[in-house]
Amino acid sequence: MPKSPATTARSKRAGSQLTPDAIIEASLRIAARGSEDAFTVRRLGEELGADPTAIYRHFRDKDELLLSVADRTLGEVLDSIPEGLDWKGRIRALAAGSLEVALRYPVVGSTMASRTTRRPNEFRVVELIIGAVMEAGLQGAEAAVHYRMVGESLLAFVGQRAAHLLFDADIRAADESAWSREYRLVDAQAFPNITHLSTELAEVTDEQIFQVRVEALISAIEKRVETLRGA
Amino acid sequence: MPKSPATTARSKRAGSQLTPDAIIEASLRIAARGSEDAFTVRRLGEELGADPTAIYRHFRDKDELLLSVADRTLGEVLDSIPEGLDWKGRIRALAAGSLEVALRYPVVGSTMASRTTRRPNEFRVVELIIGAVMEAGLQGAEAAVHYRMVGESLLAFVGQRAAHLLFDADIRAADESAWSREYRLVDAQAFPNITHLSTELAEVTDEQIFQVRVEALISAIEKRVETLRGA
DNA sequence: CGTTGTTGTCAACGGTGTTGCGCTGCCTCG
DNA sequence: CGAGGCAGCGCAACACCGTTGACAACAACG
Repeated sequence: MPKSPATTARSKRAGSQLTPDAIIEASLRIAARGSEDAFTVRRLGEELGADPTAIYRHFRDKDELLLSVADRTLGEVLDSIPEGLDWKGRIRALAAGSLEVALRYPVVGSTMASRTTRRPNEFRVVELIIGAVMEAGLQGAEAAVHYRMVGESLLAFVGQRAAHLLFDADIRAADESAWSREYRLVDAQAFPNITHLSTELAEVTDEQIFQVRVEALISAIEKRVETLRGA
Repeated sequence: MPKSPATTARSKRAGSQLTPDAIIEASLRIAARGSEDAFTVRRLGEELGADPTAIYRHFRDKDELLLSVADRTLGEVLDSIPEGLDWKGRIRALAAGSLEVALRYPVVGSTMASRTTRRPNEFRVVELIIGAVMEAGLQGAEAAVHYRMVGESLLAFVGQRAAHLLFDADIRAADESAWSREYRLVDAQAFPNITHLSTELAEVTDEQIFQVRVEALISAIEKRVETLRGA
């Protein structure tokens, strides 16, 4: 832990090879390799051309490193959202951007699905979502709980997709083929609905599902606003 | 792997100490201890009073064991759903039951959040959800994609809650106190919405959020039905 | 110029899931 | 009734994981 510079601005040492930023970028490079290359401390040392344990001079543990990496990617998402969108557009852009980086760096999206980073960019996301639900017409406790619904749902969506991408290729293939193979062979007596929809079930794509899930969030907010207005 | 009995019905050996069922039940006992006791193969052997590696005579690997355990708990959920409910009631009961077992056996709920078990009870759940969305008024491809939305959303919800329960107590405490502490101290200029809602944000409970998320699924389906009817 | 503190290296620890080998005791069949 | 075969279990070990403590090099400071 570097002592925080009191008055002198000497914080940058010339001889320091490793910096937090360099480590984060190396982490992203490994994370981008998805399931082909596990994200381990030893791999990270290899990628940096340094001893694996050197990382512990800059991050307390692997968890703190992952939180920092996650905050970096969250920043990328936020910067990709254009100005001037209405509340629905902002939520859709946030969802699409989050999914994009989560699929690019699966290990990050997966481990952060049920965490709170409490880092700068997370506050920006919170501010954005709360602004959206308030613009939609919710206030006070209603706005608060609906923000949490949107935030955690988005996190859960992209985390789920990212986690799926981390499985070995063969497990993933088995999961995907289930819809087109096993669900066609179920007992028609015991499972009439599955039998009836087997063709349509096999044709649903992940992208369709994601879009419907995002639209469900939006329409749930709209419906809540209408209900409160009517009452 | 026991050879499948061709004609003779000798499948049950008297001397076999360990059975798949006994292993599954021991797993559930460990899983119920939550974050106090990690769910490892060695712990499982301890719980069974047997050598840890004996488990591999009954399950190919830990993943297959977890899938079997998950299917068992899924059966409990399904059996707890009463007869005669309308489609909304069935979805609410499924959601509540799933959450209940996921919180009781966090490690199961957490690891299964992005998996497909392809085991008997999973088909029953699929049948149930498809029946619900069709009773709501959706058909064909619309019913298929909305089933997937409901199924994966529920899995994601309970998986998220379960995963949160698996963290060490101190990490969990830090996450929970964030709302009541750190979010009150943000810069009011940069984050006006957070500042404005800080009190309400701290008062939101997990149960409220879960309920709103489930109702969001239902109202999204209703809205979709209305839209299609109107067109 | 010596002292101090930061940063990287190295070896090692305790934990994980998993596998190969050998023993034991039951089941089946001649 | 005896002999084989084999399923089930214990044991030791492997490869990998995150993490820690001791040590060396080196820059910055008084």
